[in-house]
Amino acid sequence: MSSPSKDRLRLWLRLLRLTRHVDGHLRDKLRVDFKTTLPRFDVMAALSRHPEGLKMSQLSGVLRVSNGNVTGIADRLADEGLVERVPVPGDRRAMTLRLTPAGNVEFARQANAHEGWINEMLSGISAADARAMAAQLIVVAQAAENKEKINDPSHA
Amino acid sequence: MSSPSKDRLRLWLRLLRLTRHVDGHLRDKLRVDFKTTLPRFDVMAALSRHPEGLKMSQLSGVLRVSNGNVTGIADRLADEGLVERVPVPGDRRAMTLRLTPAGNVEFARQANAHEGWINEMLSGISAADARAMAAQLIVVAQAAENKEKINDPSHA
DNA sequence: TAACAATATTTCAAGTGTCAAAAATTTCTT
DNA sequence: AAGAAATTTTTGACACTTGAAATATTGTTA
Repeated sequence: MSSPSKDRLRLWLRLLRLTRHVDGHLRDKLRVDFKTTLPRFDVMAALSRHPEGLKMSQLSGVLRVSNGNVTGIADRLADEGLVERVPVPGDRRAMTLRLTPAGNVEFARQANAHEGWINEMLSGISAADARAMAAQLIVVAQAAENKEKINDPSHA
Repeated sequence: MSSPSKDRLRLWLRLLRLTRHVDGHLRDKLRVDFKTTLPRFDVMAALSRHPEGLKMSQLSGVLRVSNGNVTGIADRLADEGLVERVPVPGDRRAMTLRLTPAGNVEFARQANAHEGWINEMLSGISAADARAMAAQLIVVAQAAENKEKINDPSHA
């Protein structure tokens, strides 16, 4: 009793189970070791990759979360002095969000620990397998994302 | 510049990207097509696999979410007549949650659509590859989960 | 230039999620 | 049997998340 559809469903459930497990562990570690959360870490990681800062809309685009979501997280990070809002010269609507020096220091600590946690949890995969699997996932993800554009009437 | 640790980190980021993509698409479809949410679907799916019902604590254990979380979701599903709380004979503290007949009918519709969505999004993977990848993920997940028990003092 | 559309962000309401503490009940111990 | 400890669930406070509505600004166009 098996079909391509069932096989893919089972793969999805496996995938979900693993990512939820790792995700949950990361949340725990971030909370206990750094008194922060995964969404906050994600925001800081995105800003860390863009030292010049990102506009709020760019940030929500990169993280693939809603606009309003980022507002609240940025508020709380700003309260703690880890990020700052900088006005955009030519456009008084927009704000650029970027890490403060303190934010940079703090994120470096967190990112280092983060890589260690992942390495430990995924130690069941060899480096070669990890590379192979990642390569395969790129193909899968592209297929999944293209699937949508085909059904997206905004391109008609 | 590559290391086993970086390879695994990259794999994790790929994994996360794909699951978030699929996850988001499922949420959209559930919302638009069925006016429901993924957590509600998850609860109903768990109950569907246990027709005799599950105690609240068992349910949160299966779903790996907190106790208090399930309370709220169960409340809303019960309001709509999709699940019902049944007292446990020997224990007046506990409640068994189970699908109502209406809930069963509704979940069957949703589960059918759900399998179709997954099949479509993961169509970039052949059935054979899906089976192979799922098998590999089982190993990875077990390694990840065992890793914790080793560090868990509750087994000392 | 006045009206209208588009863009950038915030605010709002509702649902989801966590943890910690409270409430109710059961079980263990003495 | 009384009291303490353990179990089961709910409640409360806070954070995250979304989609939609509200604000403010910029761009377009008649």
